[in-house]
This record gives sequence, C-alpha cells and structure tokens, in this order.
Amino acid sequence: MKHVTIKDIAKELSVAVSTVSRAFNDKYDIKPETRDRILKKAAEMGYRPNPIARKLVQQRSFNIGIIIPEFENSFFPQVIMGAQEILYQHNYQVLIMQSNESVDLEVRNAKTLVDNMVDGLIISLSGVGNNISYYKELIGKKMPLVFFNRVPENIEASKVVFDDYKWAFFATEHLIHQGFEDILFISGADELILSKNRQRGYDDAHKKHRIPTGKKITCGFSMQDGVQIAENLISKNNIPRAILAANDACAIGMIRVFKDSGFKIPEDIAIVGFSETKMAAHISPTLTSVEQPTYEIGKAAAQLLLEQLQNKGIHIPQTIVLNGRLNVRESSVVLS
Amino acid sequence: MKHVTIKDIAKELSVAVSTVSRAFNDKYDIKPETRDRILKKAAEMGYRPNPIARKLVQQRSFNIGIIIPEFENSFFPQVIMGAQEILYQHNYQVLIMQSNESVDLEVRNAKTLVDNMVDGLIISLSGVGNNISYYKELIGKKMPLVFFNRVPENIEASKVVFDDYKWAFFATEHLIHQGFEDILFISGADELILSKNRQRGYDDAHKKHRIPTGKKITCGFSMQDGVQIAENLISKNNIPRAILAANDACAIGMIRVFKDSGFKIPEDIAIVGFSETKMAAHISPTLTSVEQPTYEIGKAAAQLLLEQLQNKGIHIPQTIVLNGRLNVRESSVVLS
DNA sequence: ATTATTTTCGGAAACGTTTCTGAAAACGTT
DNA sequence: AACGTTTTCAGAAACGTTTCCGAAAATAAT
Repeated sequence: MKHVTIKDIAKELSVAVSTVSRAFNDKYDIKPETRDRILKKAAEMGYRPNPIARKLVQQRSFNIGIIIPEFENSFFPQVIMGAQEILYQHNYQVLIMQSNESVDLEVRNAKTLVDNMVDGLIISLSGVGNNISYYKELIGKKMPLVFFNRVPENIEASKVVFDDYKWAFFATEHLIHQGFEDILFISGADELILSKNRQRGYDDAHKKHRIPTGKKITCGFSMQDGVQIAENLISKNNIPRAILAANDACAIGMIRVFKDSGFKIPEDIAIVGFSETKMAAHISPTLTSVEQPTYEIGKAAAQLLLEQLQNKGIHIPQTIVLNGRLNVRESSVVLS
Repeated sequence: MKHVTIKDIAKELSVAVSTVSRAFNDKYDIKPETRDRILKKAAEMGYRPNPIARKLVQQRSFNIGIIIPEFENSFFPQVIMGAQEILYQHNYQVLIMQSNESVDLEVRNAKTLVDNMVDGLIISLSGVGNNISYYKELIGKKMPLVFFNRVPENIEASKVVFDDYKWAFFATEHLIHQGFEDILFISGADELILSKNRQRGYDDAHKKHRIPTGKKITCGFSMQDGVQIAENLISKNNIPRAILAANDACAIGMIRVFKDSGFKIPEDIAIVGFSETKMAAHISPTLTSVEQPTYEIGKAAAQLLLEQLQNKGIHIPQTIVLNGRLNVRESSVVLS
C-alpha cells in the first residue's frame, strides 16, 4: 500500500512541498499556472492527500461521529441517513458506532471517536451513568456535541427531541376516546427525559378526562422486552384493556405473545406503538403508532452541529422539538 | 480540546520521549520500575495516546472498515453486529459506512476508509461497475479485503456467501409441492452472483419436477421495488400463481399491493420471501421466508479478514458458503 | 533607474507518535 | 583491574501534511 505523497510531486516538479500544499488549498498565494501544473501532475501520479497527516497538523478531521444505542430498529438508521445527507453537503464524513445498549461501550466509542479527532459528535444515549460526566467534560472542552432522541437531562447541550409529551397525550387520549379506561403504560428506561415526558402526557390525558391512570411498567426498546412483559402479564393474569407501548418493536412483541395465547387484538386488548416502524402497516393487526420524523431528527441534529462547528464552540445550547403524527390503524380501534 | 502528550510526560519525569513510548509498548527494553513510574504518571495526567500520530508512523490503524449498501433492512445491521463481536475481541475498531445503493458512493466510501488507513475492509456491493477495478487494485496492493453477501464474480478474493442456489431450489420446490406451476421469479440485480445462483436453483427445481419455468423479473431489494412490480403486474393483468421474491422487503411490498387490490394471499397468490427479516413472522399473512444466518455471516467475514491481517496479505482466497433454513408460514401454504 | 510594493515561492518548524542508532551504565567474567 | 556483555536509556529521524517566516522575483511607483 505505497502511496504517492506531496513530496513525490514536489520532487518531480522541483518545487517546494509547501508550494504543492498551497496548490491544493487555494487560500494561499500561488500563481495560477504553477497551481495548474501541480494539480495536473498530481492527478497524473494518482495522488490522494493523506487525511491522517492533515489531521495531525490541523487538529481536525472533517469527520463527524454518530453514536447510537442499537441497530435493530430502523429508527436509528433512518436518523443517520438524515444526518448524513446534511453533513455530506458540507464535506463532512460520517463515522457510525453503535453501543449495543451499553453505557460503557458508549463512552468507549465516544473516546475512540474523540481520539480520532472527530470534529463533532451526535449521540443518542444507551442509558444514564458515568457517560454523563464525560460528556460534560467534552462540552467543557468546547467539543461540538448534540444529543438526539435519548437525551440526558441535566446537561447544557443542544438537543433534538420528539414532542413525546404531546404525542403520548394524544395517543392516550385516542385510547380513551375508544372507551378504554384501564390503559397500561409501558415506559422506556426511567432515567430518560423521553420517558418522563411521555409519562406526563399519559397522566395529563387521564387527568383531562377524569380517569384514574393505569399501571406503568418499565421496559427496554426491543421486541424481546415486549415479549417478556406480555408473558409476565399473562402469567399473573393481569390483562389490561389497552396498552401504550414504548415503541413498535415492543408492541409487536407483545402482540405476538397475546395472539399466541388466544387474545384478540384489539377486541380483547388494544395497543398503540411508538416510532412508526415500517412494520406497523404490515403486521396483523396493523399497528396504530405515533410516527416520528426520523429523517428530520437526523437533519436537525446535523444542522445544530454545523452551527457549533462554525461558531467554534461559542453557541447557545438549543433544544429543537419536532412534531409527529398518530397513525390510527386496526390495533386500537373497535367498531361498536 | 488540548491533550496531554507523550512529551508532557517526558518533561514531567525528565526522561526521553522514546522512553515514554517504550513504557507503553513493552516490546522494547525498559526497566520495570521506570515503566511503572511512567505509566503511573501518565494515568495521573490523564494521558490518552493519540491514534492519529500512531497511524501516521505505523501506517496502520487497528480500524476495520465495513461498507454496506443500505440500512433499511435489518439484514446488514445484524451482519455488522456479528463482525463487530469478533473484531472487538481482537482489539479492532469498526468503522461503518453505507453507500445508499450507489456504486459511486461505495468507492468514495472505500477510498475514504483507505485514506484513513483502515487495516482491512469488509464489503457488500451496491452494484457492479467501476468499483470492481478499484477493488482489484486494492487486492493487488495486498489490502486485506473480504466480500460478503453481495459479492463480485470475477475477482480473486475471500468471500462469505449464503447458499443461494440450494435455498432458492428448496423454496421453489416448496412452492411446487404446494401444487403451484406458474411461479414468478423476482431476481435481484442481474450482475450479482447471488442472483445467478438463485436463478439456477429456481431453474433446477423446475427441471427436477419437469415443469416449465415461469417468468423472471429483475428488481431491487427495497419494499418500494416490490410495490412497483406488483402494481405493474396488476395493471397488465399478469398475475402469477406464486412468487419467489428477492427478499422479504420486496415480498412485503408486493403483498400490500395485492391485498389492497383484493387478492388473497396465499389463496390467489402464494409468496415466499428471502432473508427472514423480523417482520416475516408478524405480517399478515405471516411470510414464508428463507432464513439466512446473519450473525454468522458477519462472524465468518471477520474471521477471514483476521486471517489475512495475520498473514500480511499472503493468503489463499477462500469462499465460505453458509447454510440456511426455510421457515414455512401462511403466505405459501394452501390447505386443500 | 531607483525604490517601494506586491506576488510567488522555498525552507523549516510543527503535529504526536514509533523506531533506529548508538552511548552510558550496570553487570559479569577472567 | 581490565575487559566484554547486557541492560537501559537518550537523541534524532521519520510518517505526510500545513503553516509561519522570510527571501526572491515580478511589478508598480517615483
């Protein structure tokens, strides 16, 4: 893997390396003719600038790191594609790492990325733990950073989140409108703002309609989590009339278990998911779900990051709250 | 973002930088006491080695690049997780890039990764084009490289693939056993070996049972592709009795269109998917699908790469063929 | 023609490591 | 005590760039 370097070009043309360097970054004084001569020769020799060397001296990389908790749901991949679209336009490359829902792996990922001199970081938390203090440290060092979706609470940083309060409220209200009163709330990890906001939405919808709230169960975001909870409910013969699930995967897991045990959805149990995976419209019954604007979340995060990148750390942390939509389908509607 | 460097430690302890460096890579002569002294001081000062500088001099990075065509299906994320598991064990970091099904973006990705001095590359093709010659060049330069799933044909390289021939054969035979004779074959892009192998399997199953083969349509791997083809078939009133789809996404897209147009699955049209996405067991009707061992594909690819890494380019290209399973579900079975 | 100004470029330092070369220090051998 | 070995370290070069500084060449001004 021998590469052509700037020196080879310099020697070939008997100019200084600094001149060759200037030819590539026009910002410096260089005679157009010699620049063209160098550029031509470079192309001829198949020269590609070595980003590693450049990083070392410039202390920047034009790389952005994105850290996500998991790959299983299509949610995060879609957010990434949104972010990529914006960042590519500004000549940033995107490095993706996934933390497998582990806080430790997450900070290890973050550290590798930082060591590799990414110019900025876009992060969705796997959980809350010793990662927070590390992120605070990074922010203290003016590292451009934006959180999305699963964001930390007590940290001064730019964030882009979904309006979980509002849509948990609407989703709950939708179930109430259908006449259900015993609505189980499946929450994501308690420490996430996201969970708290949904909880408030759920509570307030009950308050508005003067109905006592149902139970709450804390759960992860995978199908497996849904399966476990459903099995648990069945074994305890503790079947709610309706369920507001943590996300679609969780909802789908539950539905399968319930169906296998002879329950009818929505006749016996109604259910609403969250995040609108592509599955929602295709499973049986089709799943009512709160749709999140995944691409837009990615784009917004990228844009916030770009701002920070341009202002070199001096910026006011903002939180962008994005709106969604409730896609009503079979799983929550009983015709009476 | 000011970092503690090896020099700072050297100054602090008034030793040479080379000594500090030796302390971190034991392979060199250094007195245990001074090594410990340095290590302790380094930890105290919060030193983290700069991988960029190391890459520059060592000309290697302990990074592996993985390039995939798309993120939409859970297939590739799962393969990645399998590969990660193995590579992490050997202290390699994994950098993921996605090519959006574009051959051009794919080689751009590959070049960035190479420029960033990844030690090896694991690639699934977005298509066949000018990328192939670039990969041949890389292999000529002894860059460790392994292809998986969507692999190129005329290229001497390690590959890990699924036994598409066998399982296309079985899937076709399964449909024939159900009594269907007009079986539409939806192929992936023609240039992929994968497509050719499936075609052979499909053909041979027909031969074995002395049935004339049905039509073939070439298609992409997304749900949208399935939707288009199904709409096309309907508008031309050209409805097959059964379908062997390119993958689950494609099958699901078709199913939705057919159902919306009043066709019954499997009574009017039977269908078999490929790749066993998590959706398969949950859509309505549940989808018969050929299951591929995604994690194992990732693991195998990682292992092949590790071999090359250890043997420094001297290796015999091998092709690992992995086996699968046919999950028979409602979409292909008519009770008569 | 002389000087002042601008344009263009070469030389060298710097980024943070690893690694080569060789020298000093410690030890052993006779 | 003199010499040979081994252990331990310091110094410097190298990796491929960018960028600072200043000098030479070209141009403009007097």
